[in-house]
Amino acid sequence: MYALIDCNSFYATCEKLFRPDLKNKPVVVLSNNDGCIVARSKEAKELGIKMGVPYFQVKEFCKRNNVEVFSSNYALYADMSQRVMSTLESLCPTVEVYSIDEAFLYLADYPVAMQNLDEYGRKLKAIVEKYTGISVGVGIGKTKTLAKLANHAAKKYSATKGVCVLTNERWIRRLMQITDIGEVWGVGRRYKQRLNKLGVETVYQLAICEPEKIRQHFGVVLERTCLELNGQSCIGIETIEPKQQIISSRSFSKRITDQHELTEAVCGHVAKAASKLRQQNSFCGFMSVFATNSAFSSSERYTPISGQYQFNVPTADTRVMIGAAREVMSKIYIDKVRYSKAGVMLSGICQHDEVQLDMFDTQSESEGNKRSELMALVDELNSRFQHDRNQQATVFIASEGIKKMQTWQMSRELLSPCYTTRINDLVVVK
DNA sequence: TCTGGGGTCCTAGGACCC
DNA sequence: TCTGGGGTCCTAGGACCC
Repeated sequence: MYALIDCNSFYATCEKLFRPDLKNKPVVVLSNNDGCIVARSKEAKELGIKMGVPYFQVKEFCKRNNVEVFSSNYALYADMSQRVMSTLESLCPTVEVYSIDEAFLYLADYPVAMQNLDEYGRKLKAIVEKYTGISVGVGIGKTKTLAKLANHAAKKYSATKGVCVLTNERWIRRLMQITDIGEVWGVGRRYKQRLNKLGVETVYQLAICEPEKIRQHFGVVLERTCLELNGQSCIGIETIEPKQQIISSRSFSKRITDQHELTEAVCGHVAKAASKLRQQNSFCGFMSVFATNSAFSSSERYTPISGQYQFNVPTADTRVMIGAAREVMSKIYIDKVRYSKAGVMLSGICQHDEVQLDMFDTQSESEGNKRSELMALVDELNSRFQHDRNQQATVFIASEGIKKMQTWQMSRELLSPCYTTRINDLVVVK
């Protein structure tokens, strides 16, 4: 038995938390560079604002309807998320944090929950809301896919009061019959289209399909979904594994047409990715550097550039990685392209004890230790003295450039204060 | 003018090995 | 001249998730 707890309109709810004046008002949150709408409060959804639309298309509409608009404030969301998750951890021994605003709980071997699932679900909801101010929906089912389905019902049907437990076979069947196939966890746009073509429109129609047939047509992933809908658990609680791939990339607030500027942007991403790499105590063997102009322009040809670098010995040293990135950039750079985005991807990731040494490497062990000590010190300094307003770290490599002089840096014109993570942004009650 | 960013898993096909 | 059968590893691409 699994529970799925999902925060309601998470980013928008976070923005409302410290702004009581926004109660019952429509609020939307934008993606990086104030590009698209990525979160909407209940009121904003009721106005008909769609998820994922470019902001410039609805800017006027928002103004006319007094919609409060925010840039995304990840420092705030990440901190609030942590509070929600630790509250859940105090209420259940097995918690899998699935995303910034969702968590699965495994209930089967937790008698406190199993005794009365509905009561437990309501307790989860009430306590999280009381401790954090974030409202959540709770779905409980025999498998993760059913818990997801229950969660969807808890949000959609007000009669559930935000908590839906799927144990009654007749209810499950009824809910499946009135729910569109596209709502199922694991069925995306493509699968929905293909399923519709075969006459499968509702969740129930997928649930009664022969799993073997689904496997032949769609593969094992959708077969598992089908089995899960029938109560056979195929997807368990996952433990936190080190990432096998680390990406850092971002669009620029304005186009870059200069090799030096583009290289600075890439070096900034290398530094960020390298620090994530060290956070999970890993080393990387491959690095891929990429940049591109806009894919949406009709007047320019879409020109993605990319290049790879293989390290002789897996590394986590920012200096080595930036050196490699600069080398790759100088090889792949194409002139006269109006670049709109760049980034870096690390792969071939291994743990400390798995590093394959280079037979011809002249670096001694003590040199290697010095390297990691230096990087640890950089990380320590940067975590103790948090980024400034321009996102500049305290200690950085010169190739990254001075952020406040970089006109292409992400724009966040509608940024709210970091209420919970910056001392100067604390709310003052007079 | 302005369109996010970061992940996972699975499969097919080619290169290569014995 | 004839050229099997079984396996691994890697990569690219396609699907999905939030």
